[in-house]
Amino acid sequence: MASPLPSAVLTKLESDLKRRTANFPPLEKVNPILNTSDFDPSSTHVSLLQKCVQTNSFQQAPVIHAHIVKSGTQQDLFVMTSLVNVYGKCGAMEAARKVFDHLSKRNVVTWTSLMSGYVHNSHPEEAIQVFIQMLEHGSYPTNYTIGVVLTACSALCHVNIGKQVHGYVLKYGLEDDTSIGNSLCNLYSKCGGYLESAMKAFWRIGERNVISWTTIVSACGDNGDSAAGLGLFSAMLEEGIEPNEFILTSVLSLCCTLQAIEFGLQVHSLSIKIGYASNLPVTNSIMYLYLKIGLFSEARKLFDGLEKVSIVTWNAMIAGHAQMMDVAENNLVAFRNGVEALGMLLRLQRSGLKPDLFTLSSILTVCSNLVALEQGEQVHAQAIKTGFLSDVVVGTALVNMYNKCGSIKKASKAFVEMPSRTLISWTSMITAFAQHGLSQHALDLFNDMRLAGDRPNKVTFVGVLSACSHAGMVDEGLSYFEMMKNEYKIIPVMDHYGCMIDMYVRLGRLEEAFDFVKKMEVEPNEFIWSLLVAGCRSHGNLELGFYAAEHLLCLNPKDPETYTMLLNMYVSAGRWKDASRVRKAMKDEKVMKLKDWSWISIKSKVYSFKPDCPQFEEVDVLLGDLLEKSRDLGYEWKEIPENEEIEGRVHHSEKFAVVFGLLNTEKPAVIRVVKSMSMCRECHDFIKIVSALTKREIMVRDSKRLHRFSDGKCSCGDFGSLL
DNA sequence: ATAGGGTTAG
Repeated sequence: MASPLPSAVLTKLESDLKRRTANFPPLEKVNPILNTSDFDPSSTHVSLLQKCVQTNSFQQAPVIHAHIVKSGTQQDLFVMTSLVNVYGKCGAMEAARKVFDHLSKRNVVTWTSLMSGYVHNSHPEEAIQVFIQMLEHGSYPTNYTIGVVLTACSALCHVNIGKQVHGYVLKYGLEDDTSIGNSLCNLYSKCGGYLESAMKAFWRIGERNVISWTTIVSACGDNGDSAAGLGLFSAMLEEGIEPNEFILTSVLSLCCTLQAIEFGLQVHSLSIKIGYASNLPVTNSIMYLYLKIGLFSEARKLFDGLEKVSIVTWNAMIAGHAQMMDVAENNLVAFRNGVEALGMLLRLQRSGLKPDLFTLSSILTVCSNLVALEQGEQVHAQAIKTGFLSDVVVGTALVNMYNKCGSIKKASKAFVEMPSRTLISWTSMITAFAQHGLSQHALDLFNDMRLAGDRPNKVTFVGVLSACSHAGMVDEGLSYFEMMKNEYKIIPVMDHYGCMIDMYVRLGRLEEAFDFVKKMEVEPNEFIWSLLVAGCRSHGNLELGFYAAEHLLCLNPKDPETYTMLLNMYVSAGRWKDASRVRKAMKDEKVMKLKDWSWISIKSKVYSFKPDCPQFEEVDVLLGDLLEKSRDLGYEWKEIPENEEIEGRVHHSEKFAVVFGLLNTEKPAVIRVVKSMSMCRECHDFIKIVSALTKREIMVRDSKRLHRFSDGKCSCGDFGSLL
């Protein structure tokens, strides 16, 4: 996680802090725990001000301030400190600073209140400046002060500044203080990559409270060791510490990442036992967990049983449906979940709640998966209006949405306009360029990312390697593959191997592709074999092709697409014996029939084709016309009689959807179709020709990959896994 | 009068 401030500012802050904490007075002069028993609780002003914070009625603060001035108590230290605090809490930092600057007397609590105001208002660097000024002034911090400074350091994500304060803590032996320990633990967790330091700080705490445990448990989750977090939660229970809603939600979120069903169910029953059955945040988390592990009706039950819902409840439901789209077994199920999620957005808006940045980013994901450009553009407008566009996650979701909806220009514009970038936003844009065949753009951006000091992860390298494979850059591909392993210590996963094999296959270097498969350190999966099959078919190496296809079948003996593809391969090679063997196997294995289903989204409305269609007469006329013209250009459509029971040779639904798109949209809009199964070669050839005939860009996302057709060519380079 | 924790996202 990068700091929001320029590094020069941070370096200066670090050295100032170092200078001020270096020559500190001997321990006896420092009083870390301030005796506050001389506080005068009888002051009406202080208790009124306290009420302001408690009830969020911040408009009252200036009124009370005026009263303080009138009643002449404006030099009462307790009253004025309280005022600094209240102004800070309500976001009126100028007012807080003004009050502070006009005081003739200040104590450490006054200083701490001002600092805490700056932290609350996202100006951690100011908080640290005030801390330095306080030290220069000759005041000494208390454990509360150190806590605030450490929170400021966490917000800066600058571990070295935090370490200066940590040094101070060690010097005065304050590391066993609970609140300081909690803040230290939080610092190392938020700076990323310092889980061990966070653990050390945690175990040094004298008396760990439930906040200490929550901090370390979520630190585990934030730093990629969720399993350790579950272990620590159990340890806390053994120590007899009663969980509260905070740690329950933290642990449930770990269960989500780990897909720890058993543990999650236990946490659920524990929550009920200790009285959190109707606690909203806990219920939201449990509901989200149920959605993530696919226990749909359980989640629904919880949702329906809620008397009051919050925006988080809706967000969890929407996000749950959005991620169901990713794991759905086919595009049809995904589509239904997406429509459901869009319906939920409507219901949440009708209930009077306002979508927040979580809602917007989830909905953008839904739009990406539905390839619903117009809906996505509406969300874009909403993000501009509400100011949520400045959020990195919303920005990244927007880049992904435009990319998946076929607009690389708008995706790249959204990326350029982002105020800050993360590993994920870089990766999204690199992947987008790669998917659109703009390999050099992708590689240049990867270079920019490294220059910006952001560390690529394995997903980034999938983008980089696929850019190389699309452009046939074997040498570059190999060197990035080595860079990933040696320089970044990333162990290649199936997707990386897939890119490398795709690279050889596209160039027709089948032997090398097979060699690479043999050298892989993991067992090749269906994805790898289907790449080999596609390559062999394209380059006419039938023997290797059948070998790979039979392998594919072994791995997934129930997959109707594999059977259909293999059958088509044997039929077109005239190997009737093999064809009937496959047909028999399909019957014996009771292989399901392929469901051919396409849809297209035009102006926020979704039309479906299976393969009958709306506006049939007009579509039929145009389709007939296009078929005739494409026959002249060499397109061959072989119809096989129905009784052959082959699903591969009919007019598939995407033909109708594409023609419907041609009739109902204008150039230069991209025609975007989603399809429930893989495209077959015939339809693939046909749409290539249509893109040339009509000079339109056509996108089809099938069950395996994205095809972008323009000028008679497809982005998959005909190496998509086709039936 | 000042502190420390959580849910939903890419």
